[in-house]
Amino acid sequence: MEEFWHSTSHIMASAVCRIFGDIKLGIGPAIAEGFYYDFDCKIQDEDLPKIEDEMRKIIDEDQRFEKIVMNIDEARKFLERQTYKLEILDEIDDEHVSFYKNGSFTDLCKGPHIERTGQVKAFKLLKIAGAYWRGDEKNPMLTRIYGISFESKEELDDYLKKQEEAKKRDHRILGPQLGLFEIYDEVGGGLAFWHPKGNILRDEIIWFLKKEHKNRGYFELTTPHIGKIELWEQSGHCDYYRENIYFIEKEEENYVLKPMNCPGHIMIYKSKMRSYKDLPIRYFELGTVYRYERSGVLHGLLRVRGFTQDDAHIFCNESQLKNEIEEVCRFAFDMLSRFGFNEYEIYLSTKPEKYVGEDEIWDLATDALKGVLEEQGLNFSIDPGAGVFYGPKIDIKLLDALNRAWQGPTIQVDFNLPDRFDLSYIGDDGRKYRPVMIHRVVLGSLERFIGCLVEHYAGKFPLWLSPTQVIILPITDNQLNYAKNVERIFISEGIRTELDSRSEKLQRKIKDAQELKIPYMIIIGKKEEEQEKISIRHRSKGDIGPYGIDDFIKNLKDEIREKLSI
RNA sequence: GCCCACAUAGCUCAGUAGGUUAGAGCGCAUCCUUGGUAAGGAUGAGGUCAUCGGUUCAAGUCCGAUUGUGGGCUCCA
Repeated sequence: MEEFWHSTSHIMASAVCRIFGDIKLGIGPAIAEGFYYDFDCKIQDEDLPKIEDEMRKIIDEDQRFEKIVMNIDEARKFLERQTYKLEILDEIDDEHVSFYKNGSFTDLCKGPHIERTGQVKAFKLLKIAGAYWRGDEKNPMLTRIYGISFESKEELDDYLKKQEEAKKRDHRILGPQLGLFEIYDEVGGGLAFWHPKGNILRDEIIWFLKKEHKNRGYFELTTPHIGKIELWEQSGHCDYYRENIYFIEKEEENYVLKPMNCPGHIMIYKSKMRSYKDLPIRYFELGTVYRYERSGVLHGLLRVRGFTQDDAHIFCNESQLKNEIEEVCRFAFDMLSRFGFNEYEIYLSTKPEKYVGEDEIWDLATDALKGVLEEQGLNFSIDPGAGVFYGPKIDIKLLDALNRAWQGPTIQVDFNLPDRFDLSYIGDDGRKYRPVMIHRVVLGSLERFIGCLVEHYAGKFPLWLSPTQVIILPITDNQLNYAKNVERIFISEGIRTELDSRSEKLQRKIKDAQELKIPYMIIIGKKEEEQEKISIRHRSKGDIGPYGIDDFIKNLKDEIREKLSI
């Protein structure tokens, strides 16, 4: 598809040039889904239909894509007024470069292309956006037009329909609809309020996390949300992370709202002498942190300003490092699969421009992480320069409904904070040694994770996570007493149960329960009451017939215990 | 923060080309209905049209600023 999409971007660029004249061009590549082209020209939404019309003409003209080869000097002359193209040309280390020509439009391009413009049978320009030249905010902003194209109209319709479907899974719509959470402008962007049902979901996840951490030898901590600025100066955050920190001043004392949990855990580590026999020490905290994020980047629960991390810090010695990383990796992948996530992207992030510590130490840590990924046979990409200022890391990114990647689990090696805080343990020879730290989260932030989870399940959570697990739907008011009895039994068995006692028809109650994506509906009519049974309807399987109350409760408990996704 | 777009009832949206008391559906309240697997009916409450300023005899509608939201870009320990 790449060739096809890239060719469509040339068609779009030629249409834009026909309409707006001799404008400067940026780049116009194919992307994962579709293509874009950047123009140094003010183009607005209302221009898109005009451009589409012009593209249609070019397609109807069925122009041939011709390859033209020029030597560098000819190319430079040809691109005289295309300053952005000249920049690209300067980086090409070859005597000849290729151009592609369709109609009167000729563009520096290594190709390849499809044969003729007429092959593009269906296309749509999707959105218009600003994009800095070369992705650098110091450069001018160009106008980027995104589009998609196919060889048939059916494929295009299919694509557009899928996008529409995906939007219905958007956690920002489903979240408030299902009573999970809300973000109030009046309070501030990026600050989530958990409503009762969302809090149940959150609580289930927290309970599960705590149990899993205890099983793996972690000690749980709780640390304050604010602390003196000096702590953050010592950690280096004030230097390397300043623009994201919220500062608080009171009676001439300077405090910060904690943007990270690590210094807190370090305080506890430092509180007494540690022996090599104590290591590794694993401290875990559901730590709520606040970070200022630029207004344009906030996105529902997926990018917020206040969030709770399932954060842990492991203090160990260098010989334990590899094993600890392995354990953490296993832990993270295990947790993801327990929540039904099987598709994610893995990155190894290396040394950034701003960093602390020695180069050899960075190499050592990077190699340790890489070694674990390779030994576990995981597919990963290197993300150069994306490490934290204190160390390299493994990032695992989860995908949302529109396939955008969001960082979830991350494992970071840190040889630097132990230095800054002068951490030590006593070795078997009685001498002092410096421990190594691993920072890691296995779900990431609860907010982001739940945002992804909502989209992943499209709101249809497995039973164990469903805020309401069963809803009782009496067919007439005459069954209300029996329904209330059934409700009492379910609640006393620890099943999250609701009763729809409205004087509505059954169909209506089913529709509403279905929209709330409640896993099981218990239907009670005259028949059920007489036989002391209940009839069950599952949100996806439909009517699954009558059950004895005890039998059904046993089934529910099994399904909850197994954490099944049905 | 930058580019583009958007902002009307709790929610989803109509509002013609500026012209009296701004509409609908859902939801909510009250009443009627007691119906067997995805919407039963009636009545009613609810809006200083995001905010501020301007143009005009007249602004939800036109212009500007601000705030917020959306999609991108940049950023993201």
